[in-house]
Amino acid sequence: MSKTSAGGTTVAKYTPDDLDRQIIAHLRADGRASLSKLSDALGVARGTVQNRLDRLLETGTLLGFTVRVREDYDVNTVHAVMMIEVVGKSTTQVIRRLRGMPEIYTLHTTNGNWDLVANIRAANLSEFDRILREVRMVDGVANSETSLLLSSV
Amino acid sequence: MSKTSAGGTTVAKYTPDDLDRQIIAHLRADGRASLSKLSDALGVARGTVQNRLDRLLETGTLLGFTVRVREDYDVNTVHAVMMIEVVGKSTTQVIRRLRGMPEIYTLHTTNGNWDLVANIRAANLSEFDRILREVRMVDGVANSETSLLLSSV
DNA sequence: AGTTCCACTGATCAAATCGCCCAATACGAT
DNA sequence: ATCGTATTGGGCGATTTGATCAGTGGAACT
Repeated sequence: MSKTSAGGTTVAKYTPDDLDRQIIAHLRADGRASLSKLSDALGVARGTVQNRLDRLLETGTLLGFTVRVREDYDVNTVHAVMMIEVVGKSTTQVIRRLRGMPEIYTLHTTNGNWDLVANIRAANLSEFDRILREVRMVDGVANSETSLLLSSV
Repeated sequence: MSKTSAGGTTVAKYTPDDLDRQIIAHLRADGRASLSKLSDALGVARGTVQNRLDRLLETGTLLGFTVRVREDYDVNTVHAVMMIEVVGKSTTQVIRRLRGMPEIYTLHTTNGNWDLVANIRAANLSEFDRILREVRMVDGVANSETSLLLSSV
C-alpha cells in the first residue's frame, strides 16, 4: 500500500483503478448524476458504484461536489484570504467544522506561522463579518488574520 | 431587462437575488445536497428551492455540477500564498513587476497588515525558492510572508 | 380601493433513488 | 485448493424527486 506522511499522521493514499476513473469522469460531467444512472452507464451493479464512490470520498481522492457558476457571477461578492492558527492537536476537528461553512471554498494546510489558509467568498460585507466571527468561535482556533481581496491586479 | 448576446442569439441574463445566492453558496460546498436539505437549511419550501434551481440552470447562471478531485496532476507543483508589504507609494510599480512573473497566477490588493496577496505556483521547490528571492528583490517590496499550501483539506 | 400578476407555501401523490442489508458468485493472491 | 476481497443481483424501508393543486401575501397597475 502506498503511503505518505503528512502532519505526523500516516495517510493511506488510494490509487483509483479504471472503474474509479470512469466514475470520476462521469461525475465531472454531471456531479449530481444518480448512482443508478452511473451504474447503468458503466454497466456495473449499483452497489459497486456506491462502494467505489464511498471509498473515493473516504480516501480523499474525491474532495466533494460543487456547482459550476457563470463567471460574471462573482462581481458583487466579497473575497478574502484568512490565515488560521490552531491550538494543539485539534486541526482535524477545526478542518471538519470549517469544511461545513459554504463560504469557505478552498482550505489548505500550511507551514510557518499559520496552520490553515482559507479562501472566503461572501455575498456582502455583513455576511462576511458573520463568517469571520463564526470561524473565530470555532473550538481550537487560536488566532487568525484576514486579508480582504480588494481588486485583482 | 439586462441582455447579453452570445453566439449570435440574444440571451436574457438573469440576476440572482439573495435566496438564489444562498442556494448557490450551499451548492458550492455540497453540489449533491438534496433539495430537501437545502430547503431545510434555508427555511423555505422545497418547491421554491426546486423552482429557483431550475431557473438558475435554465438561465445559465449555473452551468452544471461537478466533482472536486484531488489535484494529482499538481502533485509535483508547489503552491503558496504570499503576503507582501509595499513601501510608500510604489504599489503600482511593484504590481507591474510582479505581473510579469508567470508563476504568480493571482494577484490582489488588500487591506490590513499587507498590501498585496499573491498566489504562486512553481514546478518544484528550487524554482519556488527562485521566485521568492525574485519577489523580495523587487524594488518597493518591504516585507513578505509566504505560506506553503501543503494539502487541500 | 379593487384587480391582476407572480412567487411562495404546504399538501398531496407516484415514481425514482438512496442506504443498507444479504447470500451467491467471480477472481486474484498465497 | 483455499482464503480474502470485490462484485453481483436481489430485497427492504426511508428518503428524495418531480409534478401537481389550492391558498396566501405582496407588488404593480387601473
